Amino acid sequence: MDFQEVEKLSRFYKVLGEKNRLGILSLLEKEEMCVHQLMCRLNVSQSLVSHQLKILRDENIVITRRRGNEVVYSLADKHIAVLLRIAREHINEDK
Amino acid sequence: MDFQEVEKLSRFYKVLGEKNRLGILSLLEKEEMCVHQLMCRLNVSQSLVSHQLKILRDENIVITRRRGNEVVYSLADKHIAVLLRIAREHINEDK
DNA sequence: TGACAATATGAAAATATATTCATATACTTT
DNA sequence: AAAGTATATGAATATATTTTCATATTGTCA
Repeated sequence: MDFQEVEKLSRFYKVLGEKNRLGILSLLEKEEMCVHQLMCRLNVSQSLVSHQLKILRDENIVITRRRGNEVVYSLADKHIAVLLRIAREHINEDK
Repeated sequence: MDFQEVEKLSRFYKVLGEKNRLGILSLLEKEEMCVHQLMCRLNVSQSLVSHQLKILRDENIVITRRRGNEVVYSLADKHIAVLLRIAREHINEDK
């Protein structure tokens, strides 16, 4: 793994390493949701959700589509779900 | 994924989301190393490496053993290597 | 056991990130 | 096109993390 790859990969992990963002992903893992639903489920402000969603978008972890008045978010690809699952296995093992 | 699990998992990702720590892991992926080797390979101070190693130890991502005068670090389990590989696939896909 | 080498740690300083608040933008629907 | 709803964004503030510097600790080997 060269220097550039480490940079890029650590940026990716950093994005997952924040509880609100990961909370968003764990919700989107089950079904797509609009911003309003996310803020209700996570119990945080609209602004905060939007800011975090922007970070997830910028890293190509989520994608959006419009549904009437709302913007609906979903996971960008399969890898994300796989990563979440494997990392979960790890944390559930060491106890 | 419940609240507690999100907390725990995001803490885990946060640990991987820093380039020096991830650099350490990418080196240890190939072979175990002592602190001195790591600081040389990463070109950072001894203190910095030790601090980051502590964070990795606390999260059960690396383990240590003593070899004469040195402390040798290695990856704690298989999951870590798998996670690194899959995350790499992800970042290499979206371009 | 004493001196040395390697590593670890605490606290301060530097830097980065998350959160809030106010407001802008984008689209929809009438 | 105007009004309304949902979402996005910029800037300021609050908070957390990384890095350094000085020094402590731990184990080794003469």
